Order: sequence, then C-alpha cells, then structure tokens
Amino acid sequence: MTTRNADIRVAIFEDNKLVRDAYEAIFSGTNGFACTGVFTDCTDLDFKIRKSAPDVVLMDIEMPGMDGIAATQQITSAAGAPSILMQTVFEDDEKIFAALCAGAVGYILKTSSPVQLLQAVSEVVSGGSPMSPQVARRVLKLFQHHAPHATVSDTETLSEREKEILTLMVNGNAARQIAEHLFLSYETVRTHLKKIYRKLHVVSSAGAVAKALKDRLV
Amino acid sequence: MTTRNADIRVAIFEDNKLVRDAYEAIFSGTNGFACTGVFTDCTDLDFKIRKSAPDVVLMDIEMPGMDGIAATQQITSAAGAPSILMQTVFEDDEKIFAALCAGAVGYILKTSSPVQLLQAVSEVVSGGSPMSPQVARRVLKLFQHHAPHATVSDTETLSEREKEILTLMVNGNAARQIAEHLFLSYETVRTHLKKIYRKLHVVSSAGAVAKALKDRLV
DNA sequence: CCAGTTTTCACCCAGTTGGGGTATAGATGC
DNA sequence: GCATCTATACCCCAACTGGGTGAAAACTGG
Repeated sequence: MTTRNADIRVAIFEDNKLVRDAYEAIFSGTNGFACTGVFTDCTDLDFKIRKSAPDVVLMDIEMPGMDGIAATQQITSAAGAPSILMQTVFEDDEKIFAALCAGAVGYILKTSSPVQLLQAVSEVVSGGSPMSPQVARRVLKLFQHHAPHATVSDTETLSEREKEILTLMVNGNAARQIAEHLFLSYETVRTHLKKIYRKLHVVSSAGAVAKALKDRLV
Repeated sequence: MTTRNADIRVAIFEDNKLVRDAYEAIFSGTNGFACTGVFTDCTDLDFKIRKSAPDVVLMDIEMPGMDGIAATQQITSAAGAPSILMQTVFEDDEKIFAALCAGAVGYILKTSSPVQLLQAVSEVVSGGSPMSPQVARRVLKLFQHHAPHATVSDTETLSEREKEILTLMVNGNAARQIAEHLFLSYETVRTHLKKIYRKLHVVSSAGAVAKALKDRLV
C-alpha cells in the first residue's frame, strides 16, 4: 500500500466532468479514503486498474466506448480483482441484471448523498453489497423470476398431465420419447401436445418450450 | 381499514416468546404502526392472515410445524398478498435463497435494532427490499451463481447469424418465417439450424429453444 | 345417475423437420 | 497464394409434426 493503512483506495470511472470532480473531491477530502484514479473512459482498462490499484471501483454504468457493464466483466475476470460498485442515474432492470451478472457487488443511485456514497464504499470493503431498498427489490424481482410474465391464468388451465408432458418437452424429449417415458401411446402424447399448443396459443413445440420457460410454467 | 389511515399493519409470526413480545411492543408502541396479529405458528395460516389483514408480515424463518419459507410461499401465492419480511438469527445461504424464491421481499437479522426494524418495515411498504449489505452480498452471490449458467464457451461458438436465428426461433418463428424475416432462402435457414443443433448438442427446435433460454444464450 | 372434464387411443393428410450430402462466394489468416 | 471459416443455397428422403375428426374409458361434482 502506498497510502496510510486505513485508507480505502477508490478508483472512479465516470464520463461526466461535474460528477467526476464531485466524486474525486469527496474521496480525496475525506479521512479514511483515497482517490487513486479518476478516469473518463475504459480504454487501457487493465493498465488503469493496475496503476490505481483500488480496493473499490466506482463505475458509471453508462459510458462512451466500453460501457460500465463490459468493463465490470473484464475487471472481475482477473484474480484479486477489486470490488465494483455500480452507479446509475435511474434504475433500469435490464442494466441492473447485466451489471450484477457481470460481477458488480453493489449498486447505488447517483442521487445518493456524499455521506451515503462514502458509507456504501465502506460497506463494500467490509464485504457488504449496498443498494437502495428500491434497487434491492428490483434485483429480487429479477432473481425470483428472471422473466416474470406470470401468465398464471393460462398455467392453471393446463392439466397435470399436460404440465408433465410440457416439462418433458422442455427437457428435450420428442413426442416418441415422452410416450415411452410415460408408458403412453405415441398418438396420445400427440393429442396432449395439440391441446397444450392451443392453450398456450403457440403452433410448435419450440413455441411451447419458449412460453413454458419464459412464463415459468414448468 | 380499522386503524388510522397512516398506520402500517404488521402481523408477527415468531415462536420465541421473548422476541415475539418485544416485537409486539415495538409495533404497538410506535406511532404509524399497528400490530394486528401475533402468532406462534402457521396453523390456520390463511385465517390468521385474513383476520389480521397485515400490510407487512414479519416472518421467522425457522418455526415449528410449517416453517417460515413454506408459509411465505403459501401467503404470496394468493392475490393481493401482503409483503413478507423474513427475519433470521444467522445468515444461511440456502435458507435465504429459499425464502426469496418463496416470495419474501426483504430480509433482516434479529440482531437489528428496533429502529432498524421499523425502518425496514417502512421500506417494505414503500416498495423497497431492505436487507443488510452483508445479506445483500450473499443474495448477489447466489444470484450470480444460480442465474447465469452462461455457457460462454458454447455461446461463443455460435456465430452472429446463428444467434440471430436462434433468437427468432425462441420468439416462436418456424424456419419459413425466419427465412422471410431475414430475407434468406428457406434452405439456408435450415442449414443454419442444423449447425446450431450440432453446436448445442440438441436434436430438435424445442431442445434448442430450451437450451437457449436455460443457458441465456439469447 | 348424468353432464362435464380429463385421459386415453386411432386415423388421415399436407407440410415441416432433421440428417445426409454438395457447392459457391467472400472474409480472414498465415 | 492457399487454407479455413462463414454464409449462402440446393437436393434427397425418412421421419416427425400439427391440424382435423372421432371415440371410449375414467373420473368429478352435482
């Protein structure tokens, strides 16, 4: 460490100058924190990370060139990588999902106060994942069912047998295999399949499988 | 509503008497909150929920008889169900995962202070998902681990064109439709499909769709 | 007991699918 | 330049699929 042992080393990736300067001032001017790098984009990303050797990277999710999500993926793929705290102006389910999949450990809004920001970074260092309860709820929603189309009404019109057959289909079985598996005649399985297609408003096995997985019918 | 309009109605499920009484005291004795039900177990669960009509259910994750996870599942499966805030003594990855899958919207530790507890319940009501940064990190870990199977190696062997065609298939298109959509000949699309099947190790469109969705290839 | 639903099975038929070839044009790479 | 890859396109053929119709057995709830 080149800084005092208690200092948390923070690197900032942010394309907006006003925000960038504000962040730099906050971390540079607060005891216990050190701003070891301020960057406007992700070119030479590996070099910038090595040079600033941060404990925590504050990463803007939207940046020109390589965006924050791609950068997060690249940074976290290395061994001993720093923790990455994403920041965004507005919650966007898809982006949140992508950022967390990419390996970000926390998520804060740009509307957070300086105190909240410092606290969030501290929490990241001590092994936490700070995020606003609102963002946490969104993450949970994605987590609970990545595609919550929730066609409950349709699910329930499917009989037990039909769900059973749909499940087998999702697991890659063709009509003939399903028949063998359930000790049914091939024609019976086909009859079931036709009814399933009508109920799900699809016209092919591929469509049925897609609907089953997207709507969590199985 | 039988209570003042600003009051948040809370129902408590907790088998330990000391904890139970403490919680009741906290919610009964704080302005803006009303404790509308205190229960030691989940027998007659539906009745207890209907009777107490809570906005938020504070649910112990471990209880004799039906545990808090099963109870959460039952409660959230009904329409217009209350939000459920889980509480536990110690973080347990599996239990956290199960509880959130069951539909809990938040998660707090029993070591939380009364103020934190009240704040957590308030956050639930206003659409948030309160959880300690430590718990959030665990959720994220499970989330990152469970959700993105990301068979990157296999995905990347699919060419851009192949991914494009696979996406169209997932969206319910047959070979003929894909051909029209991409201004390709029917036979060309079929050639692509055959290559996709070989790469994904499947033998049908249904299998390809299942793999694409399960492994998030599209 | 009767009506309705589910489950089971069968046949017909046009169209599609999956597997196997073969081949040409363009891009990439050494 | 030559190898390789990708995208494009076509052919054959057996098998499967999806739609329709019909019908019997079993169960469900009045």
